[in-house]
Amino acid sequence: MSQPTPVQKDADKLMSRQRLLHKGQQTKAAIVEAALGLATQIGLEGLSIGALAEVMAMSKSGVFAHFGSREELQISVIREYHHRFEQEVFFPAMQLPRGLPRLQALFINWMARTSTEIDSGCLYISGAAEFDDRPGPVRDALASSVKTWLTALHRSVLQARDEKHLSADTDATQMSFEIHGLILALHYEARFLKSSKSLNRAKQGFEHILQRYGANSLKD
Amino acid sequence: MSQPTPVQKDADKLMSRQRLLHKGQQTKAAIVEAALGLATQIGLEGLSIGALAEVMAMSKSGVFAHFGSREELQISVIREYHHRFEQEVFFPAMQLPRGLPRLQALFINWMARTSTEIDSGCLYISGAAEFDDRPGPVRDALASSVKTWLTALHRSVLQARDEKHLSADTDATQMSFEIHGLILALHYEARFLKSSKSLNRAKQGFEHILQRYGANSLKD
DNA sequence: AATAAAATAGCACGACCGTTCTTTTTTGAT
DNA sequence: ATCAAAAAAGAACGGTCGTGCTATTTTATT
Repeated sequence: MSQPTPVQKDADKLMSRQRLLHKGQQTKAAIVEAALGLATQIGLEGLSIGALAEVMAMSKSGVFAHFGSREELQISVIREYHHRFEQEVFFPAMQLPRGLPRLQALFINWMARTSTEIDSGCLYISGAAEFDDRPGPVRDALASSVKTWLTALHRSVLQARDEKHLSADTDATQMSFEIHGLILALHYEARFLKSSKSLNRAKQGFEHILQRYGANSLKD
Repeated sequence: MSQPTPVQKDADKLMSRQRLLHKGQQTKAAIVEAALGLATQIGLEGLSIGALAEVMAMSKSGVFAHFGSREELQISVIREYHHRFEQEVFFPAMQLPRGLPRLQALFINWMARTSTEIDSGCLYISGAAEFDDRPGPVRDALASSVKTWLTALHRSVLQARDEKHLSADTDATQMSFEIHGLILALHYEARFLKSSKSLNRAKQGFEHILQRYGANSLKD
């Protein structure tokens, strides 16, 4: 019992390898971070291994070896963005009580990522335009991430209705659609048209939606 | 007076040249049409002269000579899209009486171009994502076209208010922003997420906006 | 039919692309 | 310190890109 069997020793060695030979994973993480920065500026399609290697001060093949293909690199970038989106938009909002407070926090956090306040644009929005007519694993990964997020938003609307913060006949899918539209308009007018007032437009639009769906005052 | 001066004759010859040596302009128009088809599928950035030449069954240099640069080709595509947008969205709506009928027609025609009912996507939307961080003449041409259209939409809202079809305190810019959001959500959810119900979502969202801004019934 | 101009083709260029191989360097455990 | 494995570099590949140059063909006029 105290003596590890040879098999166990081998297994331990293997686990140790996975955890301790981590130099590669560190640089891979650094590469993905740099790649995410490039992708949010010039798009997932514009992301090239050569440019990425230059940013990282590495050789092209050195970068390439971590992923095995460009598609896998793009998917890694999407996964990383998904993770950050969770950290910066989703989880903080989950700290707030269910219902209207949480829904409002989701919207506000999402706006922050979308407006020009943040340097990098929203990959979920720019990526959709690039891949809406381009099937494949990259598109699938992107769509899967987006759906996860939109589902979370939808669920939050349902909860707000259950908490009686919204009127009982609220069509949650319709309301989510309209909220989504506000974010997209904000992204479009702020990032492309460089309109400075769009953040307030989005906020006011959200107020309008809340009124329409019979939101109680938050101070009740 | 009856005798044309040599200078006039030269001028006539020149004008004649411009009008009658039109074979080039015909094929140029055909190239732009094909390019527009490619651009709405794979994006303005993805548009390549080689692929375009293959579609046209021409040589690369033959295609290239009509434009002198890739940028000029992209700008020609944008101009062509602008023209078609006018023909299919703007002008038909202008046939209707000012106010709500015209505004509603603008929205409906715009939806048609945006939904999956039409094969090619909206260049104003896909292009914005591609060029929101890429300054230059292409971006300028795109932004200029978009602003022209959004201004027309805004004007139409103003007219509806003047016609007392909307309440007097209507914030036209805010209302345009919210309408724009509906179109963008439709484009996103229909073209990227392949959601079949989005057209109805957009229509219902428009109804909500009309109600909010105190629209009179159309049958008054 | 002759002619000048316009339109198109052909070819080559340098640059960058993703990817594959082989070789060198670095790493981490013994 | 040794040594095997992992990580990175290097070089080359076929391909496509936009673009410039020089023929060749087509066009529209005389």
